[in-house]
Amino acid sequence: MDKKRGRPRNTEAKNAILNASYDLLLEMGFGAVTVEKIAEQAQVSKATIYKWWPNKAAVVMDGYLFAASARLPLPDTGSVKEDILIHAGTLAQFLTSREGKVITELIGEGQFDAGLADAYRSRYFGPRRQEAWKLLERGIAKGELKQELDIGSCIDLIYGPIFYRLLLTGDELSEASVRSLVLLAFEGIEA
Amino acid sequence: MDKKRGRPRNTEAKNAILNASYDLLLEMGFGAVTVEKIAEQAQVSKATIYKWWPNKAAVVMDGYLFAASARLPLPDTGSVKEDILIHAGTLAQFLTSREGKVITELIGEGQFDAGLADAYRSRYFGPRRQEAWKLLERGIAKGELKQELDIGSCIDLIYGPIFYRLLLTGDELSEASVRSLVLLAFEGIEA
Amino acid sequence: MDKKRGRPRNTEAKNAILNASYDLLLEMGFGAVTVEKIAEQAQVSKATIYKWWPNKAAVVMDGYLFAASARLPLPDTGSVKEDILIHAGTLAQFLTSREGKVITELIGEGQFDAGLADAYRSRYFGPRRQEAWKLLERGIAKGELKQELDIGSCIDLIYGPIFYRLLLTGDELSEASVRSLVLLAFEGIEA
Amino acid sequence: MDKKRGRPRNTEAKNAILNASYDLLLEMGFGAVTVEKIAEQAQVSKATIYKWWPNKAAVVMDGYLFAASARLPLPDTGSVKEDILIHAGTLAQFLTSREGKVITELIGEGQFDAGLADAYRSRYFGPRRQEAWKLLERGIAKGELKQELDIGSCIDLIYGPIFYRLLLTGDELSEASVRSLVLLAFEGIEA
DNA sequence: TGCTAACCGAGACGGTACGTCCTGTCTTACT
DNA sequence: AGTAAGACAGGACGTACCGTCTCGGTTAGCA
Repeated sequence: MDKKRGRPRNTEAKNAILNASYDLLLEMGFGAVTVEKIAEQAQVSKATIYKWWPNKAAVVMDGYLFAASARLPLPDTGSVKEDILIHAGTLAQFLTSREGKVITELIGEGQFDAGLADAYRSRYFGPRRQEAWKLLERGIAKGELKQELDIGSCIDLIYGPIFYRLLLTGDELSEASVRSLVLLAFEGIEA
Repeated sequence: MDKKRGRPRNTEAKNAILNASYDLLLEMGFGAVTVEKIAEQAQVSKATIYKWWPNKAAVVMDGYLFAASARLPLPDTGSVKEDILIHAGTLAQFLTSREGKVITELIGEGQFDAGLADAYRSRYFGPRRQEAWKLLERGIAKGELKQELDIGSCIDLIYGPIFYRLLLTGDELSEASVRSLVLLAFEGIEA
Repeated sequence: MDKKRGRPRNTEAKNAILNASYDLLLEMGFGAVTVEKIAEQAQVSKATIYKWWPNKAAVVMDGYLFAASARLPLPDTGSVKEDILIHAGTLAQFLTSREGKVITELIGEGQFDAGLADAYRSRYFGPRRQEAWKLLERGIAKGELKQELDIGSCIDLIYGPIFYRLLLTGDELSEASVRSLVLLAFEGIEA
Repeated sequence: MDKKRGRPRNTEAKNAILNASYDLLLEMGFGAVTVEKIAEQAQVSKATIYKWWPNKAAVVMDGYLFAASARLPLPDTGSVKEDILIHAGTLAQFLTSREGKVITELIGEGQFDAGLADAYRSRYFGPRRQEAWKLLERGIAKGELKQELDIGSCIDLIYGPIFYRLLLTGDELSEASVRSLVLLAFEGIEA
């Protein structure tokens, strides 16, 4: 039996750190967030932060994940195609919002920090992928989608273009353009 | 008539900077590249670097763009579908190579620096998009692709998933998986 | 008619440099004067400045010496003691003025630059010492001062305390205090 | 009660900085001393230096003041005149020594930096002036000096000429010449 | 009750890169 | 030949942030 000796971890402090981190992230963007500022705003010692997280990126990501529970609702209209259209639309809307904007920064930082990338994959995008997975399974089961479909590739085909625009081309992600992108994925481009 | 007055810019120095920058980028990755190191390796003053580029990211990007003229060959097999399959395959291969790896870092940095993003859009991805554009136009003209296609969306549908995997999911980009992704884009997912 | 192959503007440029140098010196103080700024204000190339002067300190000093011809009048009241009292008073007044303030900076810089020190010694303080020398000689001749006096030491005794206050203690240099300093030098402190 | 919170200042580091600073000052003179070099030699971070001192001049001055406690002995021969002659002599000897030489640089720099000037006034020259003050008081009390003397002016009269030569004229400060300067101050120059 | 471990705040510290500034030299083309 | 424009190397400056490290003081459970 390993008893916990000594003063237990202060959950208040942890929450304060996470909240402060998230607030600063929204306010100023990832680049301008500083461990020092987080500590100050959370009324916490810098050492406490480094005790529980390995580096700045980890805290900030954790703060984001902690706060941004903003899970997009999975619609169920009867038509899986319609469901996906709606879902992709709300996703795009979210991604271009203030809160969603920081995601691109986090992904950007993830290109330099494998641990960070792991974090958002397993804790953020993973779960959402699961949801989409089920949706598509439903579509196959109902016969709306092709039987032999590799669902993973499917998800990439639908969401890939959206993030491609977000991260690379910077093109607009309006309701209409996202809609046409998804429709294209449904129909294919071959004559 | 605007005369060139004063000592002309030293092109050797410029090239040396760009080359040093690129060498270091490949060697150590974006994060470890230092303006100081670039200056040293290029036998150049730091001030000269800052005279022509606003910050580290700009030089490094420029160095990359300068060196990585590594244009992927546009195949012409007769079948546009086959051409695209080949092109996407070689792209994926390039992106996962040592040289291509740094692209993800550059894109990552681009999430924080709009000027940087502009640079690789207009100088790197823009031109390649042009090539793909022509390829698809040919496909439409030949009747291989649907007549009413929005070519821009088409490109996003084909290349989006590849970069999505590269930047976000980290999934493999093997020959086979890229192939299946592209084929999916051709056929669509709808039953 | 001057038919030299290209060197007519010489003096104009030189004057412009000296004037610009002096203006900037008064405006911003020695530390903030820049060769670049001098060149700009004088509408002159930096290279031209370096052609005629070995370094910044030299130009600035030259500029000062060129402009500050503000020679203090040597009074002649009949009484040498009175003459010296007046002269020391006007000197102190000058040294604490805006224009005189830069002298302290020049002397300060002179502690680091022997050439500079030489310059103000030979071109600025030397001539004035000559004047004072003559004054004191007159005093000896007239019997107002001791016969066996070493005039050089005498000058040091009179002007030394003034510069001591100016450069070191920072004490006031009011009319009255300078007067009492000079009187002390005359009378001696011994009972 | 103001408790000392946080990690206490590392006195070793402070001393190391001050010592390194002083060593470098003697070795290379004020102009060639670099904050970077001080940091390196003291095995200390540059940031630590800038945390406690506003700029290079301040550290160097502090280093000098810290090390150069070289207090000149105040003689007591019975004759105040003799005491002063001795004291002025040893002062001049010190000022023209290697260690004393840097004082002139510090004073020079003080012409540009008021804070620096304050420092050496209050911490270096102030205390010595106190000593001289007492000596002269003793002289008045003993009847060796005039009763109505303004002691401050007296000190200026004795030490002013020495520093005048040091900082301005560059004349010799030999034993004999200093002696004659002081004697002159005692006797006065008036016939 | 007192001991003892883990916790925490404040904040000093080493390290490292940044971007700015200025000096003095050098290279053009113009006059 | 002299000059304006201006590029360049070199090198110090002071700032910022990171992650580590003391301190003194606090909060629990264990003896």
